[in-house]
Amino acid sequence: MSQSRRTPLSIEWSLLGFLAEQPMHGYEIGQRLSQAARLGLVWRLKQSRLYALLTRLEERGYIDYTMEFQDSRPPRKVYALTPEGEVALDAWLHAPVEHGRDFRLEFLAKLYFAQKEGEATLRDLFETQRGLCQQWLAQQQEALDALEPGAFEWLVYRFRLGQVQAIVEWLDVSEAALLEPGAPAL
Amino acid sequence: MSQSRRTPLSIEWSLLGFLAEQPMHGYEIGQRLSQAARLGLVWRLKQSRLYALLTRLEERGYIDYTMEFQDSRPPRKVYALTPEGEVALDAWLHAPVEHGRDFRLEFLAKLYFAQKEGEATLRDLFETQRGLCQQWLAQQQEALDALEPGAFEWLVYRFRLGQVQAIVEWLDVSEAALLEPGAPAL
DNA sequence: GGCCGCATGTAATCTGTTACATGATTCT
DNA sequence: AGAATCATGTAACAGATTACATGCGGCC
Repeated sequence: MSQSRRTPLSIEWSLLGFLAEQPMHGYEIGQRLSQAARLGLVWRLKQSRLYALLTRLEERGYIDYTMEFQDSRPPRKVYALTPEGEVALDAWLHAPVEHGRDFRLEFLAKLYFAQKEGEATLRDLFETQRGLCQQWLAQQQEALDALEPGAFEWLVYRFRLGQVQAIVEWLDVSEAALLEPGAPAL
Repeated sequence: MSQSRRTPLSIEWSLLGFLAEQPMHGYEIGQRLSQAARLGLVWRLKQSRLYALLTRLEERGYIDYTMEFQDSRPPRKVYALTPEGEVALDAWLHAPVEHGRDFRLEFLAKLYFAQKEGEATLRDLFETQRGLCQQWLAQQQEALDALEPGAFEWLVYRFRLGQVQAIVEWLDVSEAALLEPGAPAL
């Protein structure tokens, strides 16, 4: 009932992504993150924070849980996506990352889960993201052209431009690698 | 007296850098940041936060102030670096940025102030930073070589590699632009 | 006996963001 | 009269980090 309206952080989306694969309890999510390198390479998450995020997601109505009692072990809260959670996750998976500073964490997460959704989602994600990056490039370039070389602002924009160019090249190579026939499953 | 031991954030170093040029009161720093684009392009800082940062720097012993009374205006706190503050700022100016994720904000700040210190400081900064970046490159490359193309981890490392490569290229061009004879003052 | 694994958290602290407060003067 | 400028902040809240709490069972 204590709804907060802010949109979830990328790490919260990843938790939703995990639960979309199958319902799980918190401890198990923690295990998977730290053991199977994969996503754990992109974030590491302390136990206490993990539980805090799960409660927040539940308060926001994206997930709910059923208690699973065991003998001689503490009971588990097995979380699963609600319909709202599914809708939200799907929307997130099809939306590009809006800010360069979030790209690394967020796009890699989207990629990870989009790939499980199938080739169409993956293509779609690359497509829209590339479009947005082209826009960034054009903006930076325009800002650059208005400045004289060597000025401080010129250095700043050139830096951003370089980073975005590297992102675009990475997108191209990555898409090719993932969509070529016989690409390995992530 | 309520000393906190954490090392200052890059934005706090910039405040120290400002005060190294000349003693100033908080409002004036705010004016300079928002008016003269320059550094304001890299950070924008709300008034309330600015004042909070100044009090924190004072608590940590990097700056102190003297009151300046005016008639028909509120009194000003004119801040200046303490000897500790000067030493710390100088050390910061000569140290490379340690993590890629901080590079944009922090290196641009260092650059801005190193340039005022003179050509030697500037050269030194580029030199050590480039060395560290080369190390990053080698590490990413090594991690990459151990993985098979297309794996998720491979995508992650290739991303980082691309970003660092772009940084290195930017460093080269920037150094050339700033150190060539007749380079504009920042 | 002591530590590790299981499974859940709470509490304290720090940092950052947003909004609001004050009160005189000068500009429109 | 109302707004902007000058110059300082405080208060409330959201977020992340760190440390600590609990309690049982199995392993060495």
